[in-house]
Amino acid sequence: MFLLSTILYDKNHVLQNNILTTLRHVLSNITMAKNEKHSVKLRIWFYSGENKVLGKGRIELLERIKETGSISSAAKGMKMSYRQAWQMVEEMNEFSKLPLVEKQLGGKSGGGTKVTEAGERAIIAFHTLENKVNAFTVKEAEKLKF
Amino acid sequence: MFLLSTILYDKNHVLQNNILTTLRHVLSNITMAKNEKHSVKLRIWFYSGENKVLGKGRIELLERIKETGSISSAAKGMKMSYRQAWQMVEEMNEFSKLPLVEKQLGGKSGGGTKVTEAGERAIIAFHTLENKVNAFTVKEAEKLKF
DNA sequence: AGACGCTATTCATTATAAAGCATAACGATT
DNA sequence: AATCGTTATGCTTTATAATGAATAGCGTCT
Repeated sequence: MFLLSTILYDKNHVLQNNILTTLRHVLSNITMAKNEKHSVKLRIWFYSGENKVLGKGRIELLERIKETGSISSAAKGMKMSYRQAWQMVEEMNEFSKLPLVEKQLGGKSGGGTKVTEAGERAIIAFHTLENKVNAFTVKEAEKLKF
Repeated sequence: MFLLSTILYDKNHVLQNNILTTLRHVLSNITMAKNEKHSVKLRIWFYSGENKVLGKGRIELLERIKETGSISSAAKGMKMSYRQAWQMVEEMNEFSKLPLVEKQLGGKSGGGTKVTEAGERAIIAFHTLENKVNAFTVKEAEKLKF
């Protein structure tokens, strides 16, 4: 059946897709993906009204800003464009009650960005909540066999 | 102000973005977004190994399939393309231990799709877990003032 | 005053995701 | 065997997100 379809489509290079799709199906049966362990994943975000303030990615960005002292090098470390990193920082700062970073434009070595006290507390709070919720979720998920 | 921007923007489209951005900044100050209530949002997913099985969207799709009896009309109801809905169903079924839906190709009124027992249990399990985790998160988040 | 390198901003390009379209295959029912 | 509306599939187009490049502006420090 799979061979048949391969032959039939031999004209155009739709072929490759078919083979890949077919292969994936075959492999998924061989490796028995159905028997892999089921798990629950979750993500949390801090919001202000309808505006996202912090999520996993932004927290990592904050942490790297704290380490490196600049948005620019934090972005580089995350292999993210400076533009996006800057926008993230802009947004989290705009919607957080207290500023999470303080940016310096110009000055020694061109300026830089540092994480405020509020920013550090936010990092800790995020990790704390994430860990608690994760643990709770795992515990509850085990009760739910279906 | 809205009128002004409308007039200005008429030449090129870029203008609109600038004005909107500006407007958003102005409005965000006026409405004092910083003082909006902070909250935590979360999302959960069921996984099999590294493969997503179910999330909020797929659960809704399942529910609509249950109601309507077909992927096609479920998709329509969610304003989602049939193609995507079909792919979602394909994937959730492939990676779930037990099939969540049974599809019939051809037959009475062209065929259809119905949710299996396992599918129904998954729907309930998902909502149950989501509710519990949500409640827990809200409770824990209130302890964390930062 | 000049250098440094970071923030700030725009614009064009590329990558990724979703939608839309067209059509074949299907099989119970009539 | 003709009908029906659905599943199944590939291809094209559109929409959205992210990247990349290019450059202005800044302010401390030497």
